[in-house]
Amino acid sequence: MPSSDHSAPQLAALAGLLADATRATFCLALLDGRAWTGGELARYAGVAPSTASAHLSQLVAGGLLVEERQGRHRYIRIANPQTAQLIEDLAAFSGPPPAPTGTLKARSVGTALARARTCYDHLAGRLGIAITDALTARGLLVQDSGFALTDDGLGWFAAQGMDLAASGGSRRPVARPCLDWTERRPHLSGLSGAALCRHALEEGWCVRIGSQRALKVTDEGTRRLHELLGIEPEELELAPTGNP
Amino acid sequence: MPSSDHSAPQLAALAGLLADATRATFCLALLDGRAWTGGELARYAGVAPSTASAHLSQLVAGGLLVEERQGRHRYIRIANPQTAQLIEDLAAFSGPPPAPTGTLKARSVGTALARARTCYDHLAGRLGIAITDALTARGLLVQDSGFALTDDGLGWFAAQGMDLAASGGSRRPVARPCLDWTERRPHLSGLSGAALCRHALEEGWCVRIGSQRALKVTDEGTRRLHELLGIEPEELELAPTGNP
DNA sequence: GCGTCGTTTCGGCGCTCACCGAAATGTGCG
DNA sequence: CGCACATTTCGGTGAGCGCCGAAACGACGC
Repeated sequence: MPSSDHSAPQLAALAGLLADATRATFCLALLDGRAWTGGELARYAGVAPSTASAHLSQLVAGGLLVEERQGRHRYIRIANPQTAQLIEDLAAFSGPPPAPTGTLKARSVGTALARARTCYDHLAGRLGIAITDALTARGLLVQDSGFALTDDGLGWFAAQGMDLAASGGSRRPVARPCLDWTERRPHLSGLSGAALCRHALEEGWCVRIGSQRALKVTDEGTRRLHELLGIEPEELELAPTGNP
Repeated sequence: MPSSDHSAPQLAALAGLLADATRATFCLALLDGRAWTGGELARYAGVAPSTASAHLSQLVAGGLLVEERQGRHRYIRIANPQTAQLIEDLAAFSGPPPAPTGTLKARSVGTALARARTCYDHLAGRLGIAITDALTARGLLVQDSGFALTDDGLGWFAAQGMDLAASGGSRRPVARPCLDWTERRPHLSGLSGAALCRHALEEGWCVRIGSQRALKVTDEGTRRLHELLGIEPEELELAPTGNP
């Protein structure tokens, strides 16, 4: 074995993680930024739970994904935005060549997703972060090792007409942090997050656009968010990134 | 098998091409932009020629590499700059994390390579293109389906003291186009290209820097290139790209 | 405590695939 | 033509790996 390149085995190992249709399916599904459970991914890919478990262990060990155990669930996410970018690059490279209108459309869909979207059953994107910040600033939500609603917070939800107890028993925590994909900061998940998302859609604060998970904040929504939580319209814009 | 993602198999197939240490070694070696022969790659990776042949067929079929048959040789190159970029991205991702000085150094090495370098045994990069253009403009070289020196061209080489016949018999064409990696345009290869490169180094027009294939055009070289071929110093700069 | 459910471990099956050596093909040169 | 050399084809071998089902594990909720 002559000089060669000592980094080839590492490259091969990384590529090997994505070189299986099932693992690739997992990674593509996880590109939505959500945290999936092992079982969900298994069903989605159409393989046995045991098979999925082994694959996920590989992907986690390889650093592409990270896991978060919670009770009997194993929540799986893509490790970080760089990894997501890499997977997207590879997927784009292997997919249809240029896709004339597709690229343009995908870009605008991307920014729409970054503004506001659903994540599972709660709100994410700039909107999700803004709400989480506002709740925290008003003393309705405390961010410790986890998230927790204060008494004032419980009162606020009740005042809006959201009954957190009616949302399916006690099988789920009331407030939970969920790492936001585009913002890289945790937003409100859990029962209260789901209730708030449902409420927002029912009250017309935002509407779904397209068949995607993307949302659009309505004028009414902008006004109500300002009234109820002091959220300024500017907070719903995508300022930080320098993209046109 | 539920909805899933129909593009997963394609992604897996692409990743699978790089998921083997030998194929990864090939691709990393080819990142230098040169065209290697199958045998060279086989020796470099330390595998049997037959094994290498099969791997190369896969990579070509997969679109990562392209081949150019020439006599009994099979010249292999990376298909296009986008592919090279992808491989580099993956390699960087799998390699050591940030590499404090490494990244910086690699960047400057990269620009040096883009300015002037050897490609096999001839000149490439901005320098190679400038020379090829100048020879063509002066009627010394014609670019048809291939490259060919004119009578004037043969005379010019002789006048510079380069004996093209003395460079190893007739086993190689006098002038041949070679696709330049950084410029994406063909530059002069073949016997005359090799002779010119040797001449340039002997006369001190350029010197090797580092252990790489990178070259630096000396002040003397800049002057002589202007005298002999009318090449302006600006032509040796990297203008087109907008990188800082 | 006991059933339910998500997950993991274990054993085993079958297929793919990287590898080699030997022989075949094809090209260039004397 | 015949030798030399680069490459390819063709078996054949061995290892690795994806898959499943059954059983074990552990958390949850009644």
